[in-house]
Amino acid sequence: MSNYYSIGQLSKLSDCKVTTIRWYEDKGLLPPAGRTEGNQRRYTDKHLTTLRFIRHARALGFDLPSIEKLKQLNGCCYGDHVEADKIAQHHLTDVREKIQRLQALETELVTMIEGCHYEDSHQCRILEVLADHGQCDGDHSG
Amino acid sequence: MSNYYSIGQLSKLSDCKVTTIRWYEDKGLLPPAGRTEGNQRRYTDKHLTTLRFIRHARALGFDLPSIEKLKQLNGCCYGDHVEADKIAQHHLTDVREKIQRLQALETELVTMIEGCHYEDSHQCRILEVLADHGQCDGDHSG
DNA sequence: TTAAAGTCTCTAGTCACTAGAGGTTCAATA
DNA sequence: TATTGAACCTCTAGTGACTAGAGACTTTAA
Repeated sequence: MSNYYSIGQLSKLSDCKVTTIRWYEDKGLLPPAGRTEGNQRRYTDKHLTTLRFIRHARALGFDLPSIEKLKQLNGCCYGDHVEADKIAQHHLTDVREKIQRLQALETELVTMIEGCHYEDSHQCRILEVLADHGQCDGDHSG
Repeated sequence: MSNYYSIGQLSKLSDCKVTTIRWYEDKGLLPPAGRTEGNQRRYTDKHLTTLRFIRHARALGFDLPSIEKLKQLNGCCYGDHVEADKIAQHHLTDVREKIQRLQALETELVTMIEGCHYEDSHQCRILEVLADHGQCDGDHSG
């Protein structure tokens, strides 16, 4: 296995689009790659590790500023995990809230769709419900 | 209660920002308001109903093209609910997928945070886990 | 050597808004 | 009626996290 990857190879290895890799570099999340004489980027395994770190954190829903912080903590010494823990805790709270709102939403959608199937009037309940927030049970406020 | 609302009044009644109302009008989701001689917008109860419909659908996670469709279906006759049902069904599937991914994510975050608390090495598990996707159990791709 | 695939930079577009500048109008008070 | 200040107007640009395309250059394999 070579130590140097082209941007296309890195893209395949990290499952991250070429344009996105360049964009991460531009934004400072990914350190600049070395260049060939012809000005093409060449990446190392370290880049790959960092990129996977970023993609994984993104998949977990962390936003880029949070990832930037986590990245800075990574590689420093004892005590950092307190900070990383804070970020993750905060994120966990967010995730749980999102789940709750989505579940309320799911209930409401099911009610709407069932209403649509079994109502004998020709007026569709989906449209009715959407027109009148007061008919909702679930809390799905912004 | 007056039949005409200023944009600020409509904003309060619909819990939708003034700028957002103007933006909806610009995008054609909300029909243009009447104007005073001084060119200020004046809204009717019909606008309020439509705006609430839009906001409710947005809160349910429908995107604007879907809302546009639902809105067009609203007010038409028998048969429309089949179309509205399709849109809602599609959306329900999306919502359920989102919930599943978030729940996997929640599990992983909890594991990470617990690992961080109880690990005796000074290396933080949050950062470890984020650096190595292979350590995940949950499916949170895409 | 040549042709195709890959890469380069730069610009602009996506979605659903949000914010600000700089000017005008409305409504309530003096 | 005059004034004041809140609310309103249009227009432009910014947000986040990318994505897409133009037009030119480099690399690689046959």
